[in-house]
Amino acid sequence: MRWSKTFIPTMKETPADAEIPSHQLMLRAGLIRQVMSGSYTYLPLGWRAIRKAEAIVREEMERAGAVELFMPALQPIDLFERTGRREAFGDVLINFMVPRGDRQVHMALGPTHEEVITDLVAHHISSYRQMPITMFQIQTKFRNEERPRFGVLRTSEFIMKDAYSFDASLEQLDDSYQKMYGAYCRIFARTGLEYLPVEAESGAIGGDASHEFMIPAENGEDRIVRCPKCNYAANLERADTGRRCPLTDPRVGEGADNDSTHDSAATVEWDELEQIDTPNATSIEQVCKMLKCKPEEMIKTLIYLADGKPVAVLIRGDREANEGKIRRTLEADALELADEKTIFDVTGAPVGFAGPVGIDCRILADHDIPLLVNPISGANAADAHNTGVNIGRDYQVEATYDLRNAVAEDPCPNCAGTLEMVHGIEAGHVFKLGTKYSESLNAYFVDEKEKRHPVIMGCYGIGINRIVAAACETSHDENGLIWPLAIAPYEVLVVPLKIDDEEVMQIATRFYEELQAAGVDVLFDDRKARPGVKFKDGDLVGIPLRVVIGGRGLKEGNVEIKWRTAEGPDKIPVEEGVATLLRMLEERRAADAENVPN
RNA sequence: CGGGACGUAGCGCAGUCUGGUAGCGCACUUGACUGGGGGUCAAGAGGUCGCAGGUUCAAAUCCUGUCGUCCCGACCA
Repeated sequence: MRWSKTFIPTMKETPADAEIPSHQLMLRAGLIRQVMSGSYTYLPLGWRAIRKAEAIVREEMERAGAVELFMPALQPIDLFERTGRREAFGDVLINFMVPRGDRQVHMALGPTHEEVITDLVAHHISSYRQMPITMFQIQTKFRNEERPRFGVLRTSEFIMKDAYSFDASLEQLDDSYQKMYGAYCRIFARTGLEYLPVEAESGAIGGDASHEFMIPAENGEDRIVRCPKCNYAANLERADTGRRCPLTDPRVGEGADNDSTHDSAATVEWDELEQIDTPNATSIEQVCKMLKCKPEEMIKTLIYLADGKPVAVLIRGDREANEGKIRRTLEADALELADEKTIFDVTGAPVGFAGPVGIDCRILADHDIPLLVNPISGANAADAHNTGVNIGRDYQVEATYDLRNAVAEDPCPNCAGTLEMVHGIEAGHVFKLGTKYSESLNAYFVDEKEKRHPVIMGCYGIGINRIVAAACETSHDENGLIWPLAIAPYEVLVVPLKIDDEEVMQIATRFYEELQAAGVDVLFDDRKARPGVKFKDGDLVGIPLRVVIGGRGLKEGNVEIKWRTAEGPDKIPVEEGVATLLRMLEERRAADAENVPN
């Protein structure tokens, strides 16, 4: 492609609305333009990158045995009502009425396609002999994001690959899942991105049924913990910690309290339990300010309703409660924060003054709690807190549990290592769905004994936009983007420095044409512009390999070849130029392929 | 949905407090010079100051409302 014939609106300055590197650079390099909050136009360069990523995904899906189909964005609301997801999605589901003759048709823009495909399967798969089968689609999906942000990373309209597996047994499902998991590893490896498969919260299905594929990035919305020693990695919602109950563990304090602010409980004097006035201080922050203490010296007492029954959950003041862990510990189906009335009934105080001492409900304490010495908690009385609240004396618990989000420095649940926390961009998710959709949409099959069962499903998504955005987010320098070869919009940039010099132009055109003929994606900067402008733009858009043809080099019979990431160019005789470029590309591709698992 | 910030030329911004002819840099057009890391000079074009209403002799500027965008939080198969 000739630069002068395509549309690459680069920008010297950073638009004020863009905050994170990927957003700024995608705008500056002319990849995207915003249309409104949460929706973007992909310009020619950005779209090429999307299509490259898409092609890799498609190839790997097919390699894993999945077959492609295409489903409509417009879907009848009825399908979502049957699966209960109209309510579950709430406002996220974009839906509207459309007049058709004298009636109104209620439809939704597909936020994903489980309903449509399950309905399809319900009609056409009726025997175990028709399975296993995995089908996939690469399409635009719509979700009314409450708050679109980070440029193209969180938008209301996005391109997604979704695959759905249909199996007749759990063993088949495991196999389908593993094939997809393997395909995902190959996909992310091929895109040239660093990636991390992590255990993810799988909701009501439980077990090891869900993995997210994360691209580690400082600005990622998700938090992940991982252990550098073993391969343990998990989404923060899911991550276990290797902490033990200090009440039952003979090694009290050991390994469980990495935060050397406190000594082991056994060696420290307990203060008297005392009640002090804290008017209007209902939050940890306010109490700390008033009493000049730190959040880690406090007990946060959260009152939950677990299947309708109140429970007090004790968490160290500076930590975050993990509702999934609490729910599983209680073996409850539903867990929600209690309402004001329940809190008053249980504590005898308004919201904000709950504490363990004298509370009238079950108490569930996190492992951190017994390690606190003389902590502060609510006093179960309006405008008052207790100091010197010590477990075993002032209140009792039979055991402690892992109830909070993991945090850097927590012990690894798998080995003797220590967890570290990284941020990541969720680019893919593999998920064992089970029979939720097949049951509600009546997708049943008969087995060899003529018994009817719901089809067992799995679903497997990849955000195509996010692959591209994550590449931009994680691969750039002060001059601009640095594309991995595999998803770069163009592989080679041919730069004639002076387009009205006949010799320069003739050689450059020859490079362009010969590279194209060899199947290389090449961008030809034929613009009448000063060399500085071409160099700056070239670096900004980040094409991996650049060849410069200019009067200075030609005088010595050379062209200059440089990887985007290289310090300076290599001078190569004109006649060997094209062959050298082809060889360099080949070597790079081979090296990249080394990293792709089988 | 709660909190905060901002809407002035394609982009980045000044002007708003203290009302009085709408500005600067980059980009754009034309010409000359220049020609290996975003050039120089000259001449130009481009703006309902987000929108609506109000106050005033007079509103980008003050008041009210509204729309939009961004950030933090809540939410997120």
